[in-house]
Parts: sequence; structure tokens; C-alpha cells
Amino acid sequence: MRLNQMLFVTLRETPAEAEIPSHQLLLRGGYIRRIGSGIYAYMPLMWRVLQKVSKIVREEMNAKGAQECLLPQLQPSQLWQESGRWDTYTKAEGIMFSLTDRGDRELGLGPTHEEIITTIARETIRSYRQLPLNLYQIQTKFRDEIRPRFGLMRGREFIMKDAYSFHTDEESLKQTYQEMDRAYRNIMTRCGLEFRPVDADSGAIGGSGSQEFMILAEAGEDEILYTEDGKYAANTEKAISLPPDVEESPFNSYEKIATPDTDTIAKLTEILKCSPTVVVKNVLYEVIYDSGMTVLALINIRGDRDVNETKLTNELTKLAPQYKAKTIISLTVPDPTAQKKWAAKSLPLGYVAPDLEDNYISVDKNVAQKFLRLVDRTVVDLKNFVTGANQVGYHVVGANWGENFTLPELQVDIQEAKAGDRSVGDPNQTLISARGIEAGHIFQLGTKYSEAMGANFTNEQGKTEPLWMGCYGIGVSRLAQAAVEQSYDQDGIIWPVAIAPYHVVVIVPNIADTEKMAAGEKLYKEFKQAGVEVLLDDRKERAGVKFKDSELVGIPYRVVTGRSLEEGKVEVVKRATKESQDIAIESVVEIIKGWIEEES
RNA sequence: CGGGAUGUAGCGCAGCUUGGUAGCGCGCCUGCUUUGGGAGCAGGAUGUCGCAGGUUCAAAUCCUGUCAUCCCGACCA
Repeated sequence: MRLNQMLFVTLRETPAEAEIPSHQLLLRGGYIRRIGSGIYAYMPLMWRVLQKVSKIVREEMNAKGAQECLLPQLQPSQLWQESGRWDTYTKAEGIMFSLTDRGDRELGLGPTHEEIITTIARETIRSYRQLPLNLYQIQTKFRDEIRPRFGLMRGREFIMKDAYSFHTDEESLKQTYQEMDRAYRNIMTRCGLEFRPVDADSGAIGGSGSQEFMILAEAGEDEILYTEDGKYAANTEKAISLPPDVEESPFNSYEKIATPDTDTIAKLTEILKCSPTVVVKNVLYEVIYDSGMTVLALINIRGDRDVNETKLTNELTKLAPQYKAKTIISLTVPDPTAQKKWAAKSLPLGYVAPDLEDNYISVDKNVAQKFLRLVDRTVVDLKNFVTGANQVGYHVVGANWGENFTLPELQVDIQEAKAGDRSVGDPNQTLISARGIEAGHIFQLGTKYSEAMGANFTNEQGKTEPLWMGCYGIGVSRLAQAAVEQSYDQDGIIWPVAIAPYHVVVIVPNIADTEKMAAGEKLYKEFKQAGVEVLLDDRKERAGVKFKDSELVGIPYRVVTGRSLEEGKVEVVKRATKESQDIAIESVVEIIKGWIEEES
């Protein structure tokens, strides 16, 4: 392509809206244009990158026997009602754009396609003979993100590859899951990315096992924890760990002590001269279930640990049936205004004890009349601990479960793992923290959707059974931007060769110089004939502008028909290293072609 | 949704406190010079000052409302 004919607009200054390097560079390089919040146009260069990523994804999916299809974006609400996700997705999670058509039918704009694919499966899969099956598509998805961010990283419209597999049993599902894991590793590696697969929470999609593929980058929205030996890696949301050992409690008799002005653990332990590991912290959460019921959850956890709200949400979701509910609409630490809605009297904030009486809750049929008491494992075996006295200004010390307080029946792991904690699998390993961008996520769904939607098959024994399902997503547009986040310098983008929009840019420093122009044209033709993707910078611009642009846009190899032309040579510069060398004009095409084959 | 901020030329911003001709840099167009690191000189074009009301002789500026965008928290590929 000749730059002179291309819609090629770079920005010298960084648009104010962009925060992180990859977003800034994609805007400045003219790869993307913002159309609305979280809505972007992919310009010609970007589209080439996206197509290259898609091509790699296709090749790896096809290699595992997956079949490509294309599913509708406009989805009837009834399918989502069948799976039970319509209300969650349009109300609780609020992630789905929905609309009503002129015939008064409700439709959703697809944020994901489990419902559609399950419908197809139940209509077309009859027998075990047709299984296993893996279908995928590369599609634009719509999600009404509350806060779109960082350009393509979290858009409201984005490109995703999603695959769905169907099986006769769990074993077959696990096998495909493993194959997808392999395929995903290949995809990330081929795209030239540094990544890490981690254990993950499966969130609203549901199902049992799930794994995320994290592209390592400082700007990543997720924190991951891993051990140095590489045997354990998990998203912090999911991570488990051994907390530091408990220090000996300095208290051996049960006593109530005046502790004025100690509404935080730090202030308390300073006054009592004890370790936070012997403190039982009591955290109050306000939970609203989709049945409209408000439940107050009182969590007991060790003073030096924090509650992992993802784990807590999962535990609370399990308890939903108790409150005639299916799911949680909100989970918050209630502020004083929120407390007024249900508190019968003012709470001893900062001094709450595990036995906080239920009569703090005012009588209301939409509010559970008893605290939901959950105890984290970190404090189950704690002896002679310190905790609140349910009276402002006072704590108790030397307390024990069974003697002074009743140990709640619901014992759960809801502590948040932190860097520095020991690994559960191998206590000699400590957890290290890194930030990552979630570019892929694979799930073992099990029979959640097939049961809900009646997608069954007949097995070898002639019995009807629900299909086992898996689903596998890759954020194509997110992955492309993540690649930039992982590879840039002060001058611009450094694309991995495999996904660069073009391989080579031939720069003619001065198009008025007919000899240099002719050399540029000749090389341009030869590169094209050799199957190398080449740009010719034949714009009426000064050399400096062309150099700056080529670096900003990040084409891996630059060929300049400049000074060295007199000796029959051209200058060749590698974008990644800025390494420059003069190469004879007749061999340059072959040499660069060789480099490209090596790199991709 | 809660907290914070911003809307002025394609991009980055000033002007608003104290109302009175809408400005700067970059980019864009024309010409000449320059021609290997975002050129120099000369000339030129581009704005319903987010939108709607209000106050006023007069509003980018003050008041009210509204919309949009961005940043910090909960969701997710």
C-alpha cells in the first residue's frame, strides 16, 4: 500500500482521553478513532492487525477440530428467560443492551452466546454419535459496561472469539478443555505475547473449572498471584493461600477493656500491644438478593486479613435459596445512610462482636430478621482472641469460641490471598503478585445451560441425558491492544511481527529525488512479489516526519532509500532494537523475508 | 450508582475570578525556500464557545437545568 493513497492520519499530541500507553499509541498512530464512550472505529491499519489475530485464532481452533460458524447478535429474550439469565443480565448485572421491537418483542444484543448455541444444540444434537462437537465464531459482542475504559480494553462493543463444546460426559469435556488450553497457549505464543494461565473465578457465566489467560502488563485490571516454581497461578479473586502464622496472644483471661478511639485494627493493636493475627475482625455486609430480600451478613475474619468479595459473593449465592432467591443484586459495606434503612438502633461501629444481637435489625418483611453469620477459616482455631464488645470504646480480650462466643456454623474460605502469603500446595513457596490483562477465559460449564434449556442427547444405552458443555473466549480486540501495552517504547508501538499490520515500510526520504524514488518503487514492487506485506512512504513529507511516523506506527522493518544508495545499498532498521545496517539493494528483499519467516 | 473533574477550531490548551472585537501552539490550504529526525518565511481557511432556559443594554464568562466525556470504586473477553 502506498501511504500517499492511504487514509493515514497520525496525531502528534496525545488525546486527553487516553490514559494508558497502548490506548494513547493506538489513537496517535491512527489505528482507532473513538465514536462514543466505549465505542471505537477500527481504521485500516487496526483492521489488518485484528484480522491477523483472528487468523491465528482460526488456525489454532481449526487445528483442534473446532468448526467456525456465525451466530446472531440480536437475541430473543425468551431464550435468556429459559436459562434464567434475562433478569440477571438486564437488571442485576445490567450488562446486556436490550430493546423492544415494533411487535413489542423483547430482544437483547448479544454479550455472549450460550443461549443461542444451546438452542441450536438441542435442535440438532440427538445422539452420542454426533459428539463431541466444538463450535466457534469470531463476532462483535455488546456489553453495557458501566465504565468503559482504556480504549479497546474495555469497550461496549468489542470483537471476541467464543467457542462452545458439547460432550457426552465430563471426561470428554475435560479432554476438550485441555485441548483448548493448549490452543490458547499456542495463540498467545504465536501472537508474541508474554502471558500466564491462571485459575479463575467463573463469575456469572457459571460452571466449575475455569482458567484465564493473562497478558502480563502493568496497566492490567487484574492482579494475579503465582509461585516462583510456576506450579500455582491464580487470579486474586480466586487465589487461595496460607496466611502468616498466628502470633501468641498476650491475653489468657477473658476481660473487657476500655479501648477508646480504636475503631480500626491498626489503632487497636497499637494500644493493646498485640498482633493483628489474634484479633477477630467483624465486617458487616449488606446483601440484596434478586427476591428483593435484604440480608445483613456478619463476617468474622482475622484482623490482618481482608475479605475477598468475589469469594464472599460465591458463598452468598450458594445460600440464595434460603432467601427464595437465585442470585445477588448487590453486595456492599453499608454506610451510615444505608444502615438507617434497617438498623433498629445505632450500631457499635468499630466495636462489633461476633455475637451482635439480631435485635439491631428493625422489623421489616423485606429484611432478614437474623444476621447471616459467616466465619472465615482464619479465625476458627484462634485462641484467646481480641474482638469488639458491642459497645463503643470497649473491646474484649482473651476470648475463645465455645466459651465466650458461639462459633458460627457456616465456616468458609473468604480471605483474600496476598503477595507474600505461603502457597497452599507447597508452603515453601510464597506468592508473588503481578498485573495482567485478561485476554482469554476457558470454562467447564457442565450441564448448567443444557439442563435449564433442555438440551439433551441419547446415550449409547438409549437413555436421555443433558449435554455436557464447555465455553472458551478470547477477546480479539483486547488482545491486540494488550500486545501494544506489552511492547512499546518512547517513540511508539513495537508490533510483534506476527500481528503487525505490515512487515516492512519502504521510506523514500525525498520523493523529489528521482533516483531514490525509483529505488523505492522498485523495492516496493519486489517486496510485494516476494509476498512481503509492504508500505511505501511516498508522501510529500520531510524525512523526519516519515521516520517518526514509522516508529509510532511500529512496522517491524524499515528500509530507507537514502544516502547509501550511491554505494548500491539501502539502510535497514529493526523497529524493536533500532539496530541499523546497510544492505545491498539486490539482496535486501530476500534477507528481510528471511527475518519475517523466522519471527512469525 | 456513589465520589471527583471537564466540555472553547481536527488535536492540545488559554480566556471565565472582575460580562463588552474568541485567542495560542500543532495540524490543514497556497506560494517560495529547505530536503536524513515531527523545517523556515509569507499569506489563508476553520468556531451555533456541549445543549436549553434565565439574568443583563450586552453572556464563552453569572444563575438554573440538561446532555456528553473522562478519572477513582463494584462488573467482564
